[in-house]
Amino acid sequence: MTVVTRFAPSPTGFLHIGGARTALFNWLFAKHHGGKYLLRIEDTDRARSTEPAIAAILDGLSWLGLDWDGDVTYQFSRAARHAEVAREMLATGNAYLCYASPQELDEMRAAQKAAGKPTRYDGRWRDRDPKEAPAGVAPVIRLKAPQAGQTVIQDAVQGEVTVENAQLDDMILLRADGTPTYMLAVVVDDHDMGVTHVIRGDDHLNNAFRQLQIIKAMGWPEPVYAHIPLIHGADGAKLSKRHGALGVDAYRDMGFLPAALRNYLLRLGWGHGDDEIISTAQAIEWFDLPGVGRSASRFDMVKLTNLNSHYVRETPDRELIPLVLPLVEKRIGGKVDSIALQRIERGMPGVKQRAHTLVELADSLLFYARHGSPAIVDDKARALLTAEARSLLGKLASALDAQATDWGEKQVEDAIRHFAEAQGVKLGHVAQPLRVALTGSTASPGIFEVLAVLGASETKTRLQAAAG
RNA sequence: GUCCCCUUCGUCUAGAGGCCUAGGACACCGCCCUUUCACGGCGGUAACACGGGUUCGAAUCCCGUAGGGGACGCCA
Repeated sequence: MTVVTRFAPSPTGFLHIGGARTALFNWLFAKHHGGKYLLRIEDTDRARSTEPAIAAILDGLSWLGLDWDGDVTYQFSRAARHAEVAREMLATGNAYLCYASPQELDEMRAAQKAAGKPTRYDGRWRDRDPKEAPAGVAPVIRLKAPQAGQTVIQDAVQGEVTVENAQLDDMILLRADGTPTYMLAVVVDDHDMGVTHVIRGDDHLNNAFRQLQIIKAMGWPEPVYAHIPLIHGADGAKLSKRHGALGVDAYRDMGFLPAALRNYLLRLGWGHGDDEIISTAQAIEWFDLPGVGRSASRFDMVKLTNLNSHYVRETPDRELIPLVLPLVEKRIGGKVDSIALQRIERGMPGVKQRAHTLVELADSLLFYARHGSPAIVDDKARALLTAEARSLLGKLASALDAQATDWGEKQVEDAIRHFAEAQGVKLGHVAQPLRVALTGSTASPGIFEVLAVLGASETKTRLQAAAG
């Protein structure tokens, strides 16, 4: 049997982190088994589904590298098929017409709540003759769910979960306006799309029982269910806007790499021994459902950041440069010229091992991208440029004149070490003000490397400006 | 309220009855490396929610308690 999984977001907002992980797990599982991973947009709620949301979801998935097989299925376009199934269930006696108005049901629920009872449809039209239907009321179609016994799910993550059928009410399959509800649409689509494994958030576990009843009524094969635990915010509650829950696009904007996010999300709720850094190829090889944990996990930006710095360091410069260049250009308000580009290319190895994100990378590349004296970033740096230090830098500028034709990192280092010695000061005494003069910061790549990358002329310009 | 689920360092996790004096990673704290910041190396603080069983032996199995989460829409 070929494995078929799907990711089925509703386009009512951006692709959030939980959705991204669900998509990742489905994608990995399908790849692991050499199966297919499909994408279905659940846009049956016409009022809340939006085009921008669809675009954001597709965009987010593409950015994450979670490409789907075949065309995207839009659930709304399958409404006729959903209605057909509902009518078939009506014909087979597995469903019935209900004429209760929404207001009536609201009152029913209010009364149940007031009485401290669970809020469930009471089956008032279950056995009633449709001839009693009030005039002018469009009915909904409800599932005639079994009232006795229990429904059992063998969940690939949660294990065997049982619920008494008495706990489940007769849910609506087809709305009064003839459109399908989510419960019906998912089941029909999953069946028609040949989905073998339904991997989704834990919040759907309760729905699974109801969906299973539809499947049984239709005599369709049951998919394997795998309800993965939710991702919580730092306070332990379901990730929501309250936590500043963000779309994956926000993580992209913050300078996170897709590979880092994938690795982080993979390790949230899934483990493979002590492995932490896991390539996508390795993940495909290792990923399986038994490795998925059962408890919710909290989203930890700090760990994501740590992972991201690892991936920033590991990404080859030729891939990294096209990613940061736009950010750098945005900051300098113009194009990076060829001289600056050359410095960025040469300076990248030293800079990237210090950056946590692409944003930080762009910021710390600025002193290479710009010409002339760097902006001094903080007071600590500024404080290093004392009158004494400035005069030292002036002398250094002259001392380096002799070096101008032989400006390798090693030669520059020798020259500066000799200079410090000749001046009777420690290397750090020269190096720190020098760093500030050249980079504008107290933290930078190795100072000799900076001089070498900047070149003799640019170095001298900056030194003289600092010396005053 | 009703139903379902969960519970190992602050966080993510390893752990399938003896390999556990509970391992790894992030974070934090030291030390080393060092011109700075990182990286790297070495070391440290830190957890089996609680109570009962079962067993020669329980983080692991069972029951209960507490805490947390999720679901209860003509939303998905």
